[in-house]
Amino acid sequence: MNTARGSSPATPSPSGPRRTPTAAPGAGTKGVPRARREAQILAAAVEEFGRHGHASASMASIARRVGVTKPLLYTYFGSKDGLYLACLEHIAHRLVSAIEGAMEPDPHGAGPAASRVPPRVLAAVFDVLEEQREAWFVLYDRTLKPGSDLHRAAHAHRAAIDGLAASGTADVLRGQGNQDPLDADALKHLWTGTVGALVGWWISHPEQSAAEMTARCARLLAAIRAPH
Amino acid sequence: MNTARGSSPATPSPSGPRRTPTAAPGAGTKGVPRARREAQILAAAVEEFGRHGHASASMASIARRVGVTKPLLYTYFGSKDGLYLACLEHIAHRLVSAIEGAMEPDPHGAGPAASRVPPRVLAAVFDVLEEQREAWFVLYDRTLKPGSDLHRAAHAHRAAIDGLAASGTADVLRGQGNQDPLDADALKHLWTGTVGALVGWWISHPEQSAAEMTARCARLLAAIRAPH
DNA sequence: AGGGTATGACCTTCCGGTAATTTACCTCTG
DNA sequence: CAGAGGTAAATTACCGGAAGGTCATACCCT
Repeated sequence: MNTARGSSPATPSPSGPRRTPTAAPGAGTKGVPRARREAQILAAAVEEFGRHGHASASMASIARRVGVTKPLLYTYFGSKDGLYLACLEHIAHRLVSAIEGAMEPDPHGAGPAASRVPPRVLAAVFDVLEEQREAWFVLYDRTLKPGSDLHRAAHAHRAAIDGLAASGTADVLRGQGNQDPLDADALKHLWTGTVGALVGWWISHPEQSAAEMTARCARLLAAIRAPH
Repeated sequence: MNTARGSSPATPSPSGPRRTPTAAPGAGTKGVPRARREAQILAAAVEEFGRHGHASASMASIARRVGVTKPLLYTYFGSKDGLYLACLEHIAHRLVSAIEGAMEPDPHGAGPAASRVPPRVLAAVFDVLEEQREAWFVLYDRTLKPGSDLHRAAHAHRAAIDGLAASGTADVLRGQGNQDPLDADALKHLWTGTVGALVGWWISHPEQSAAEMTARCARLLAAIRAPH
């Protein structure tokens, strides 16, 4: 998988199969710097957690994917929950930044027209998720046990995104004279669920680029809103 | 827990030798009749599988919920996968019947106006799920390993519902002159994902009745479609 | 006695987590 | 410039517990 090495300027000579006598085969010889390994592990963990959910994901499987062994994950991230939290923060931060950028891109003058916001947000999300589409479902992991620390943490990180969604969806209802707070909450949930559904479709169509997804979703949103 | 014999918690006849005589065909055994037990187990399993996903759900937990022990589940359903498949068929059958009923209720004359179909379908789904809201996520379990028998089975059962969704969404796009089959597939997925998102919100608001959900969703769908 | 209902004890496998150890590199001395 | 020593990077081997699954057995009614 990862044959890449050569972190330091002095790359170990790849000349021959020089192996030490009496030693375990290839123990401690990788020498990948910690920062790079952590990034690799994080990427593998995001994919694994996103695909199977926290409970079903296995540390050994993540380690195998990276090409290392379990104890390394524990020395770097402490525990399974620690690794999960790291994934959570990583992906939440990237998504929040991207969505914030998509919702207020025009500091001079009024913000973008309300009806243009959803496609912009989708474009931003797809751009962030292009190389890690499963990441969305790390944040929106339905299998976390309610009441657990992990559930609270995921909920807290979702709240940032949900807040942005709420500020966008509230206008829609206000324009209708609807002030029911439960309607607003449900519509917010509906929006994030819609994004999740679209990401789910994207995962099952890997050949689609982020740009293609953005264009397709613009068509679909328009079609839904058109009278028929 | 139940160390000694101890009648099961739900045994309905603690008052003397009052046993149902010849009441049911083949009845008369000491414990709960098999059909009733199977129904209890199925209900508990649907909730457990729906809440945690197939992999994270535990047989022992389901058994504990019913008030029996693990071997009984295996006697009646063979294996964890067998129980899961039984849940799948149970819920899929009920949902398909209900949705079919909602989509062609008027055999004489044309079908219901296209714009009235989604609320009707939602009403039917909410009615089926009223007492088992988690059941939706047994069918739409994202954590099933792709390529496994379970994944294929769930996909096959979903296909029935997805087919109904497709027949409803295809009209929307045709009305726009859009004939892209991928757009149609994505819109179908978007619709089922929307239903899932609404069910997810419903689960987090247990006090809401199916009728209230139906009314709320009608408001929300109208709000989305209105110009703003 | 016989048959449907139900259980306790047990087996194997996998998973999260830890301890001890090995390898490779860098640097500081003499 | 050689070797001593420190340190970062990784490994093998192992443990306790939980989960899927099985077997022989007990209960209770007809």
